[in-house]
Amino acid sequence: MLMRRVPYASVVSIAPMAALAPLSTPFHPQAHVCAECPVRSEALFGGLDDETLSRIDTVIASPVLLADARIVARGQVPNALYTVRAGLVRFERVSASGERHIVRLVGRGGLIGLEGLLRQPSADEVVACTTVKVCRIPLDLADALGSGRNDMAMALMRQWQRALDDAANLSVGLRTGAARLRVLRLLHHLAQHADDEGRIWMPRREEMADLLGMALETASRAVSGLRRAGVLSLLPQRMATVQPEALAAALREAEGR
Amino acid sequence: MLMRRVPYASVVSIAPMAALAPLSTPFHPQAHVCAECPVRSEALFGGLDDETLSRIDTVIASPVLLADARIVARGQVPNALYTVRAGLVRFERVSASGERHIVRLVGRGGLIGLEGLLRQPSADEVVACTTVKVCRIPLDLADALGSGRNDMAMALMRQWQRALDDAANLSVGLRTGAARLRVLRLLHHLAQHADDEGRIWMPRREEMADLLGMALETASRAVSGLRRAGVLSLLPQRMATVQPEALAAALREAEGR
DNA sequence: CGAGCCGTTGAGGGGATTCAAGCTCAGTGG
DNA sequence: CCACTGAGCTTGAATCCCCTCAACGGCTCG
Repeated sequence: MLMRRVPYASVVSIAPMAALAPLSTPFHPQAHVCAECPVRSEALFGGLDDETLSRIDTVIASPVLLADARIVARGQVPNALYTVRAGLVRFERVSASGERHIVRLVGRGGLIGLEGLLRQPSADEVVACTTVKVCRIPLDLADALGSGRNDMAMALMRQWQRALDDAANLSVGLRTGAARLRVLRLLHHLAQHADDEGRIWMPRREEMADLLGMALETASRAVSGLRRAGVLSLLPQRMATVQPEALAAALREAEGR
Repeated sequence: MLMRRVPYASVVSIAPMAALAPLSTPFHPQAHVCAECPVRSEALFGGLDDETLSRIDTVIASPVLLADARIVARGQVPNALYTVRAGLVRFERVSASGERHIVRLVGRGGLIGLEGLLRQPSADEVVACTTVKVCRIPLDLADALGSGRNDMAMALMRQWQRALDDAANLSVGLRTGAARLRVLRLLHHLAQHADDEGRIWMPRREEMADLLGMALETASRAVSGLRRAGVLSLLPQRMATVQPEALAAALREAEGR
C-alpha cells in the first residue's frame, strides 16, 4: 500500500493561540493591518469599507504560526475563520485504513475554517507547512458580518467555490501520471507560493508521498533526480529553490510534448 | 499514461431543455412537486415554508434527462441551479494534457451549477450517468431567494461544503490503493445511489478508468474478476446489481484485514 | 555519543500499462 | 437474411514502473 500510518513525528498540537513565532503580536489592535493587508482585495473583507473595517479590526488577531503548528484539529468545529496572509497550509485527511492523504494546499488569500460557519466539525487536520501569517476572525464576528452584509456572503461563496475547484485540480494534477511528472507538477504548484526570496516549501519525503499518492522512496528518487538535473536546489529548513526554465522544460517533456 | 483523449462517443450535447426523456413534463406547474419532493429536506428549499414554495414553484421546471445528456457545459456559466432528485451525475474535467478525469459524482439531493451564482464558468462538464430527474431553478430566482432570506444562504453554504468534502473523499477513496480495491470502493459508492429496484449505474470501462485513474483494460480485468467472484452481476443498459455481503467481504479483505 | 529521524540508494518482485487479438452485439444496407 | 462495420468488452503476453524490504550516512538532540 502507498501511505504510511498516521502521525508525523513533528506535528505540533497547539491550543488556539499557542505555537506562535517569537516575533508574533497576537492581539495587536490593528487598524492598519486590515487596511494594508496584501490580500485584502482577494480575501474575505474585500468588499468592506474602511469604516466597518476599523470597527471590527480590534477583534481580529493576526498571529504568526510556525511550521507544523496545527490550525484546525480533525473532528473539531473551528472556532474562527482564518485568512492566510502569507505562507502555506495543508489539509490532512486520514482514510479508514489509517493512511494519511494531503487533500488541499492553501496559500495566501485562502480561507480556512469555513465549516465553522455551519458548526460542522472539520474532516481534516489543518497544519502550517511553512511559517504562516493568518488573520483570525472569531466565529461570532464572522456570523454577524455574514448575515448583515451581502458582499460578505458573496465573498464566502467565492471562497468555497475556489476551494472546491482547487481541490479537484490538485487531485487530478498530483495523483495522476508518472512519479517524476507528479513531483514536477508539485514543484510547479509550490513555486506559485514562493516566499519573498523566491524560496519554496520543500516537504519531507513522507509528506510528498502523502500528497502525491506514492511511496516515500519513490518521491526521494524523483527529488534526487531533479536535483541532479539542476531543476531543484535544496536549502536548509525544508526550503528549496527551483530553476523556472529547467522546471518548465522538464515538465514539457515529462508531459510528453 | 493513464487516461484517454477527450470525447466519449456517446455524450449527447443538449440545448438547455433538450434530450428529455419521453415521459418528461418539463414545464409542468408543480405546486405538488416541491411539497412532495423526496429530497426537499436535504436540498435547497428545505428551509422554506409552503407559502413561499407555492409562490415560486411555477417557475421551476423538473425535467427528466436521459443518460449521457449534458447538464452544464465546460466553460459556460450555468444558467440555472439544479437539484438532483433521482439518478446520478458526473463532473468531467479535462487536464492540460488532454486526459479526462471524473472528479465528482453527485446523486440525489446534490446541487449542480453553484458557480452560476458567482457568474463563473464551470470548470467541468456535467453529464448524466443514468436517467436523471432534476429540479431546475433559474438563476435569477436563485439570486432573489439567496439575497432575501438567510436560510437559503445557509443551505447553499452547506451544499458547497458538502461538495468540497465529497470531492476530497472521492479522490482519496477512488484514486488510491490497488486496482481491485479501487473498483470495489467504486461499487460500494455506486451502491449508495442504487435506484428503486436496487440496480446501480455500471460505467463503461473507459469511464471507470477515468474515475479511478487506471487503464481501461485494468478496470475490465477487475470487473471480470468480481463478476466471477459473484460480487457483481451485469445487466443490460449499463446497469448492474451487487451482492452486498459479497461486496463487503471482498472490501474487507482487499483493504487488508 | 548513542538514539532517532530523515534522506538516499540498491535489489528484487509484482502489479499495472501497453500492445494486440478476438469476441459479442447492434445497426446498416445490400 | 446476412455480411459488414464499429463500438465496447475481454483476455493474453511482454515490458516497465513503482512498491517493498533493506542497508547506510548525515544530522540533531538529549
